[in-house]
Formats: sequence, C-alpha cells, structure tokens
Amino acid sequence: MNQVKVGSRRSFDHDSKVTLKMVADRAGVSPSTVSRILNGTAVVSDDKREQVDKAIAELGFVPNPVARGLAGGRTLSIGVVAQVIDSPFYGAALGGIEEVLGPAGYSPLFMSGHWNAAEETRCIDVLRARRVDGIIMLTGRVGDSALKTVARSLPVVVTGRHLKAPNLYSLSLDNVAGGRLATEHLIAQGHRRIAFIMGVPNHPDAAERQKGYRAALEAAGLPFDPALVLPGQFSEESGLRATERLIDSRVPFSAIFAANDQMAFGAALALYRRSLRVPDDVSLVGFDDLASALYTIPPLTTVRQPVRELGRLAARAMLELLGGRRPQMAVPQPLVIERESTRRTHPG
Amino acid sequence: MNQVKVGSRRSFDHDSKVTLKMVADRAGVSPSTVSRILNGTAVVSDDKREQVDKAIAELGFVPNPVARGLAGGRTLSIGVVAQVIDSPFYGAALGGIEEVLGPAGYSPLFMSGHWNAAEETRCIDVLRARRVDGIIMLTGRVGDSALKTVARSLPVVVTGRHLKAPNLYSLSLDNVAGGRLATEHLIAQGHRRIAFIMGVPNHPDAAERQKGYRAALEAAGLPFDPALVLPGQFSEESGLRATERLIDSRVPFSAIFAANDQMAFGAALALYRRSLRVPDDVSLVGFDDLASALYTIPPLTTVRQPVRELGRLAARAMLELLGGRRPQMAVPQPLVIERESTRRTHPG
DNA sequence: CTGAAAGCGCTTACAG
DNA sequence: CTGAAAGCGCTTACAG
Repeated sequence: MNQVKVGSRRSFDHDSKVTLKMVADRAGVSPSTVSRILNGTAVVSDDKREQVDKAIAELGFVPNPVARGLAGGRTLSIGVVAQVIDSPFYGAALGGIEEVLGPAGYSPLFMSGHWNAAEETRCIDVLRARRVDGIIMLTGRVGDSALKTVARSLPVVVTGRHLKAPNLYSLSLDNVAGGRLATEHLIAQGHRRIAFIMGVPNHPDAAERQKGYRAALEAAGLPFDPALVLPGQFSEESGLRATERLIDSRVPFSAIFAANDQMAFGAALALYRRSLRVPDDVSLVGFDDLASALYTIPPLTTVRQPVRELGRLAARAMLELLGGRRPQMAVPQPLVIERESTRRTHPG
Repeated sequence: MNQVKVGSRRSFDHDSKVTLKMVADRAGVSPSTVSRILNGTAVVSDDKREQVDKAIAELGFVPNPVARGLAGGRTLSIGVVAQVIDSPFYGAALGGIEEVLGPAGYSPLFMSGHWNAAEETRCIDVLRARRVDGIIMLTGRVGDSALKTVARSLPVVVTGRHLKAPNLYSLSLDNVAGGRLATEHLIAQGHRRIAFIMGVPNHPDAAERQKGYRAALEAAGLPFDPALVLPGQFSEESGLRATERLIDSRVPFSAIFAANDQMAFGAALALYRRSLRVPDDVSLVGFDDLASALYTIPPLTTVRQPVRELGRLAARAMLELLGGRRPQMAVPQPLVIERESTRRTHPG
C-alpha cells in the first residue's frame, strides 16, 4: 500500500534540472519517443507510453520551453501589444487574454505601444525576436498592410478593425450600434440637445461611435449640431476639459454622451464643479462599462462593451489560428446599462 | 555620395532569419568573436570589432533571445507575479516595471497570482520553467521561506514585506506612517469618531495601516473603538458593504478612513445611497491615490502611495541584483493629498 | 512504431 | 586576442 507521493512537494524546492533525456533513460526509450509522446506527434505503443508517463511523474519532469522554442520553433508564448498597460480598458482585455491563454499552456508577453505606430512596430520586432508563436494586437495604429505582412510569418489577431488576410483574424465591437444605442436611450428620455464627446478624432472607435450618434439623431428627426460635438482623448482629463468648453460655449444641452467611460468620469467632475447636477440638470452616458462605472456618483449609465470577453475571444481566436483552424468568433452586441446618471427631461 | 540606408526599412518586413554565424562569415571572424563582442565578454581588437559592427548593421542582425537563453542561461526576461492584472493598483506597478525593464533590454513576463499562495507558486514554476532571469513578486501570499528558496537559484525582488536574504531584495511602502498620516489629518480637522475600513484582515498592508490608525488615535488621546473598524477586501464592493454595515450599526462616526482608494469609492457610494453627503456629513479618506481618485465626486482626499514609482524601483533593484550589485532603493514617504472629501467637523 | 543523428542559434570553457 | 568544439534541451526528418 505504499503511495507514490508525486507532486506533493512544493514544486520549486527541487531544482527542475530534469531533462527529457533523463526521462528517456529511466523509461528505457529514446529521447525521440519521449518527445513524441509529449507532443502527441505520433502513435506510440501503450506500454512505452506507460513507462514514459511513469518516469515523467517520478522525476517531476517539466519540458523546457526555451529548448522547445529553439528546436521546434514553438515557444508557447504569445505576444500581446496593448496601448497602455495601466489603463482600465486594456487591463480588462489583458485579464481576459491571460485567463484563456494560461490554461492552454501559453504565456502572454505584454507590451505597451503607447498609441504610437513606431513604438508598436518596435514591440512587434521585440516580440518576433523572442519568437512568440503569435501576436495579438489590441487596436493600435500600425497600418493594415504592416499587419498583413506580419501575418505572413506569424498568426495575428487584431481587435478594433475589420481586416481579412490569411493567417490573420480581426474582431471588433460594434461601435456604431453602441453609439446609436446610447443616443437613442437619451432621445427616448426626451433629450433633444445631446452633446457628444468623441475621443481621439482620427481613432476608428471614436469615428464609429459618432456615426452611431448621428444615425440616431437622424432617425429621430433631430438636427445634427456640430457645436455639440467636442474632441477628446479618451482620458478623464480630456472629458473634463471638453465639458468645460461645452459649458463655456453657452450652447444649450441637456445631455452628454461621452465616447468612453473615462471621459464621462471627467465630464461628471466638470459638471459638479459648475454646480450642474447629474442627472437632474444634465444626463450623462458613457461607453465601455468599466468596473468603476458602477461606483461613480451617481452610478453611470453606459454602453456595455464586453472588454474582458473581447480579450478572451481574441485569445481563443489565436488558439484556433495556432491549431490551423479558421476562427469564427461572435462578439456580443453592446447594450446600454441603465443606471442613475440619466433621466427623463423635465416636461417643461 | 551613396548613403547606406541601413535601418530605414520597416523592420518586420524582412525575415529576421539572420544568424550570428552569417554575421561571423561576413565579417571574416569566428562566431565566438561575434558573441564576445555582443556580450562585451572579452577584449577584442578594434579592427575586428569594427568589421563585426559593420556586418551586424548591414545584415540587420538581431540576436535570438531564445537561443541565448538556452546556451547562456540568460533569457533577458523577468517574471513578474502580480495579483490581479486588471486592477488599478497593479496596473500602475506593472506600468512602472515595464517602463524601466524595456529600455534595459529585458521583457517582463506578467502573471496573476489571484491572491492565492498555490497559484503564486504555480506562477513561479511556470516562470522558472521559462528560464526567466529573475522574479519580481508584487506582494503576494507565498511564505517568506519559499521566496528565500527561490532566491537561491534566481534573484528575486519582492514588495510589501521586509525580508533579508542573499540574492533577494525587498522594498515596501511605509504603511504604518501612511495610516497614521491619514488619521492625523482627520483628527486635525476635529474628527473624533473615525471609522476604519481595513481591507483583508490578515494582509500585512491592512494590518500596518491599522497600526498607524491606532497610533494616531493614541497620540491624540482618543479611544480606540473596535466597533469602528470594519473588515474589507480591498474592493469597491467590500467598501460599500462595510459602510452599509457601519451605518446600520448606528455607531456614531463623522469620518471614514478606508485602507485603499477602491474601498473608499465603495464607501462614497454607500454614503450617497444613504443620503449622507461627503464631506458635509462624513469626511472620507482613501489610500493609494489612484489616478481615478482625482475624478471621484467629490475628488478624494487620500494618502499618496507612489505605486508606479514602486514598480520602477522594483525593476531597478532587479537590474542591480542581475548586475551582481546590492540594491539600495529609497521608497518615497507617503503623504496625504488633500482634496475635497474631507473637511472640519461642525463646531457643534 | 521507434532510434540515431543532425540541427535550432547561441555561449563558453578549452586551447592556443 | 581568437578559434574549434562541445553543449544548452529539445524536435524532426531520415531510416528502418
């Protein structure tokens, strides 16, 4: 009845210098066989497989990914280029990516592109030098053709654009629909003068959300007033500044739709500073539904973007690509989460 | 006047299959020499060095870190185990780490331990299997002795504890001082009944901040009332719950000190829900000074923790350790940032 | 089904 | 100061 106490030791106590060759010796087979069993690369007789499994367990063998990477070309690591690692938006996406890559045996290698094409290119270079097996690009500014070029040698999945190319998968949230939903929500509550803080002007997300905003106005027969759309930078600070400008401009408005939550947070502060109450005086809608949107005062009505889910889907798509399959991911539709920052306009 | 247009191509356009051997051939030297020049491992005659540099530039050679890792034992990657990658707190620290590691030629490998010793251990195992050159541990629950064991084979820097061991460097923020500062600030404003939401009870940070809280009360001759201290989980949600419990308990209080900003955000919402105004009815102080603390309504008075700087320092300490030096980092002292969530008690 | 051998791209004693 | 050689720990044609 003696039990083999395999795996009961705290793993990093023993020097993990156990090599595949040691396993092979112990099992009485060749290294090639062990390798094949490890990789499921070929059919191996049951008895050999058994012995090898036993040897692996007894020795506590863990394959060395570095050697694997050199020999086989696979490093089991995936490069992820985000824009800013310490942003609530990217943090959520990275969390989702990590969540699916880890269990699949892959390690994410995160890098920040800082909204800068040159830096993104540098990130890609570093990642390629490190022989990652694939690259996940979260939005970013590098050109589509550059991305396609990368995809010639590595699978790539990219979010925030629509791009078709071999070995490349793109997936994005429906920003037009989201923008439309937010605006419709406000219109349904009786708002007629709805300001829009749009985020980085040449950013596709910003442009698409604006398109939704305009579509909703049009559908409701409301005029589009350029004086009501303010540029922003997707940051709290820029939302604050835009709102101040809006108020100072004396253009009448009863609601603000900010193209992301962070700008909405800034807008809320600007309104507070100018003694305008939310939602009594001004209704406010954000976009993203960051975790913190639930804890603003008042809690923010916003368009839910499944950011974490998007990260998960991107990672799954990468796994598909890696497996030689064609990914087919369905990104959930945006929906408005009504909280307490919006309300019907006063009848007057 | 023909210019050599080295490096002007978009780097990932050419297949980076240039090997060290190709460089050696072109320069007419042996691979060993190229390697030594790359690593500054030995003195090499100027003319050879020149030829090699030229060949490297012409070929656009980039050393393969994977091969380097296998052969030399250095992978130029650093494992970083945080607790939750999508948390404002860890995001900031990771940003700081990335900021200094990148330019030094190292790539961070981030993993999340999820506040769980077993998972942290798994992270460390994965990281070691990947042959990282060092490990940075952001707080975490694994035992001190386990960490020391790891340090026997790898340099480790750990935050949030005081630990002395060869090849290991620990650095932490002065939580006792921070807790004291926050409490003193409130006392100076006339508050006598100061509630404390403490965060995960057995977490060292929480315990230390509480120690500071008690020290300040004592120094001011104020009684310590256990009914005023509430457990929390460092999350917004837990801050909200704790505050609701506090209010329901009918214990009188005029101020709340939350052991981190996220709990303070939750507390603010709970107060709002119960129609208690900040700071008119209750003063509120947080801890950390997250970027978003500036945008709460009203903006949160808090104890500034240089979290991003802590990340930078941890990374620098790692670089020192890697260079065989003894790090000597001075972590900035906490200080209270007075904003608008606190005010003097009413004279009555 | 399974070995022996070569090779992935570097580094590092070991000898000059 | 500099080569030739062995080796890091795997994988993968190539032959049975």
